[in-house]
Amino acid sequence: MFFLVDLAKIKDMTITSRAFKSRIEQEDLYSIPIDEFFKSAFSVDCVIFGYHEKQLKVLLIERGTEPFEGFWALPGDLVYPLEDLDGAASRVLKDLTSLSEIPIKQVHTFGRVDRHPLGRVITVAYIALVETQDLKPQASSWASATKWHSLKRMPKLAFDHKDILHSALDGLKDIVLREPIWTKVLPEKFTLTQLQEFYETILGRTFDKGNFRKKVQDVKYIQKLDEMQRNVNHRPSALYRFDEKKYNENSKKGFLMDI
Amino acid sequence: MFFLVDLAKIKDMTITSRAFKSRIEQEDLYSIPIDEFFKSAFSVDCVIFGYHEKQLKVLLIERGTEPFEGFWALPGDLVYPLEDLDGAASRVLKDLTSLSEIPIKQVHTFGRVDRHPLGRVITVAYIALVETQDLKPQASSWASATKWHSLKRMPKLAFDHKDILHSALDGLKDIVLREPIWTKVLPEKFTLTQLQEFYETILGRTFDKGNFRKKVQDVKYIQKLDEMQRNVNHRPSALYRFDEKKYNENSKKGFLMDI
DNA sequence: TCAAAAGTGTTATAGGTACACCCATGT
DNA sequence: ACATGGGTGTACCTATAACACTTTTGA
Repeated sequence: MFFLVDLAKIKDMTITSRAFKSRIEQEDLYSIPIDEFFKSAFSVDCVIFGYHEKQLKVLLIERGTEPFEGFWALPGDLVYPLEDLDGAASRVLKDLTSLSEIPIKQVHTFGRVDRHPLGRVITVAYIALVETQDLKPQASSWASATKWHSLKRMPKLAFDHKDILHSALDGLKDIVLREPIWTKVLPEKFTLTQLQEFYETILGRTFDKGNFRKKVQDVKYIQKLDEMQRNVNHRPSALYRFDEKKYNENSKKGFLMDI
Repeated sequence: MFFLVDLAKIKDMTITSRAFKSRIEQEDLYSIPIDEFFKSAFSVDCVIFGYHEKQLKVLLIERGTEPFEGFWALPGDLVYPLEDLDGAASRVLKDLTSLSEIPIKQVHTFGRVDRHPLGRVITVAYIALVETQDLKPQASSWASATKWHSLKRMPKLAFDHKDILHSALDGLKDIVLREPIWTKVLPEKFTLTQLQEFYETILGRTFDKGNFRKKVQDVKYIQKLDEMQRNVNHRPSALYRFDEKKYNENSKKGFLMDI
């Protein structure tokens, strides 16, 4: 089966490329295998981190189609013609998790020539962070299964998704120090221990309790409430909340957490 | 003029995309405008920063072809079929500056649907830093002119290159704090004042001389030589050099400059 | 002798680190 | 009463910032 392409449009498309332009002008364009021009595409891949009670996980799908059928992989999709990159990543996320309004962040673009066995596909990696429990496992047409995976003991991943995951983890550590993204995974009212555990889990180190609390006292947008934990078999903790208004005021001045 | 495309290959190419797959299976593929599939490409754009004596500049080209003919723009090109992204950026750099072995760094990928007037083109932005003087202005087939531009008073740029430039500048500031990239722009033997001026220029702030020098003393890979400046009409400065061996030892332990 | 930049020293303050210890609750 | 985690205080040390001062060269 074949399809017709308007050559004038190819010219338009490639006129900014020196090499392509000269080939169109100087060589016999018709003899160039069409693959060389067109067997390429771009996609987004989402590294969806899930946090719940000191556990950091990644959402993987089991691929239901070739290539890499049966392998675990990061959820992703080709970018639609009329869709921004961020939009494509949001869509993948929404389709898979039925959660919208999740902030995403671009981290890196992967473009090794041989990274996709069926053609030239470059992929833009995004990260997101959600509460592991918020996710209602979603039936999806691309995936035969969907599962949270612990970061230790990862299965063999499809494509170059292992590299992407590594890069995403670095990106997450970066972001954690610059933005209060724990607002997405901690309950509305949380304890300082919960906050500390969040940082410890993501950054892979521990903090001194007293020093951590001293630091938090200086952070204007972490507001202490007149409320306590209940029904815990230890001294109840004071509850805190994120004060978005104060955060927006301070963040304009380049404020960051800085533990 | 028209061109033939093997539909089987389109199927291969798009089989990982849920939406595309369902369109192929359920809709009449032949009625889908070919543009929607194929009028897309990816490119790299290089933000080449030049440093020389407290001056930070960017290398821009004047576009010799439509679109944006006559506008200043970042040098860039479509990625060739058998070329990695990093390779494409290196090639653009080498073609333009005839300098090879320049380290580059990917910063961000831009993919707004309407960012290119002739089609869907996403572009991966790279940054590089060179000594302004090292560059021999290079005749190029894509550019009618090439010029170093100061960062203040930028001309109107083609495409979304203004956004790319902003993002690249942020990326440069990041890198400066993590890696000793001044090795690329300072002379083999340099003075501490030159080093301080470098940081001041890139970061847009000043440092106290005494404190800066105290910091540098702790940095193992900045080695003081038994050599002095000559023929300067002030007290001659001691010369220093970058000790690559010591740097490699220390950087493994996550060492960074940290002013 | 002067200008210009190199280079050193001092001091006050802030912040990090490592502890020790007391407190409130359910069982 | 005791286990469990909440919460506070202190003492030491190091980093930072601001500033003043001395030194060495060419003109």
